[in-house]
Amino acid sequence: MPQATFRSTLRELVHCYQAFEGYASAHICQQGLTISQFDILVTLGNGQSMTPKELVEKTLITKGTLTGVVDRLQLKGLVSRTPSTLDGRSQIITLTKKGQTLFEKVFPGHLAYMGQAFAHLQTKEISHIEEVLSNLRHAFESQKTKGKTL
Amino acid sequence: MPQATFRSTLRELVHCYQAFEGYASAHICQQGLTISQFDILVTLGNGQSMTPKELVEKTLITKGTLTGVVDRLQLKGLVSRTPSTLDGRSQIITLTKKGQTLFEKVFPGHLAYMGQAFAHLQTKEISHIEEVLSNLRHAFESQKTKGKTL
DNA sequence: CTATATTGGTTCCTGTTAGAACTAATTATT
DNA sequence: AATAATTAGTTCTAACAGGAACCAATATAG
Repeated sequence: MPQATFRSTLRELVHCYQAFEGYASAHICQQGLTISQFDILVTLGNGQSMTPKELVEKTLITKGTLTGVVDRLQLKGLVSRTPSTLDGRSQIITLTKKGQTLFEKVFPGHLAYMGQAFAHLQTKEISHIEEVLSNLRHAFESQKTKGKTL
Repeated sequence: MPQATFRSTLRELVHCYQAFEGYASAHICQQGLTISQFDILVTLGNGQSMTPKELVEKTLITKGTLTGVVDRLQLKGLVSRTPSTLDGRSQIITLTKKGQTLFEKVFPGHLAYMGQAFAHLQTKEISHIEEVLSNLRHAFESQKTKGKTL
């Protein structure tokens, strides 16, 4: 294993992610939302109703956590829960008018804000970054399935 | 702003990071440690004593959180706290013999485990990934300092 | 040298995370 | 149809995360 390099690469991945999180959350928290809450708001944006199950699939939030996040959004009056008529276990989560308004107010600005960080990059470069990240991700994922060895 | 691409790139960054976390923690948690605890263990590895302040600087753990993490490591008998003779406010955290032994047992294996994920990559490719990540990080960091505008 | 400001750690609060156990509803099996 | 196996959401626990308030000790300023 001649690549002593990968340790600093991992460090860089962590730092890069943290920089992203810091950058994004600085903007999001100004609106009185947490990242998770914002994640839900955006996922439900434009009148998309969905069940908690679907929200779990589309966001990075796990089952058990979602309940609490939705609770707090409901407390703020941004989403509503409606029991599903098709499935008695299930429910449908929708942005309230207030939630929809907030989404419309906040989302375009957030996109523009995030875009600023990429302003000096060419489309081609951005795609290249994505490709590199994708490869690295697959390196972890493919290894994980194999590796019970160590 | 013609780069509609950056949104999927950001998603990929998040996914890549999550894949890394999942991969790493699968291994770490087997040893009965959390990521944060492991982070401290490794930072203190090889008999490096340091104050909480230094630990905060060298790890990704914040002040308020560190107290609890060290508490739990202390409960497990892996680290010890000694009041500093130089500064009455300060203390020195060191691996106990047990902690040192655990470090020696776990760390090389962890390195090898992480290295597996990079096994099929050339040193050159790994460096390239690092460079790309570094650039992306700087994109966020340099923007953050400027941007009070939006 | 005393009043003030800063610093190192802890504590507290709110929110998130992962995972396990649990409940109620729904499918699948026989 | 009656029993068994899944599934959807909630609840619980242990651990973190970030940030504010806090206390004691040290350093700074007048």
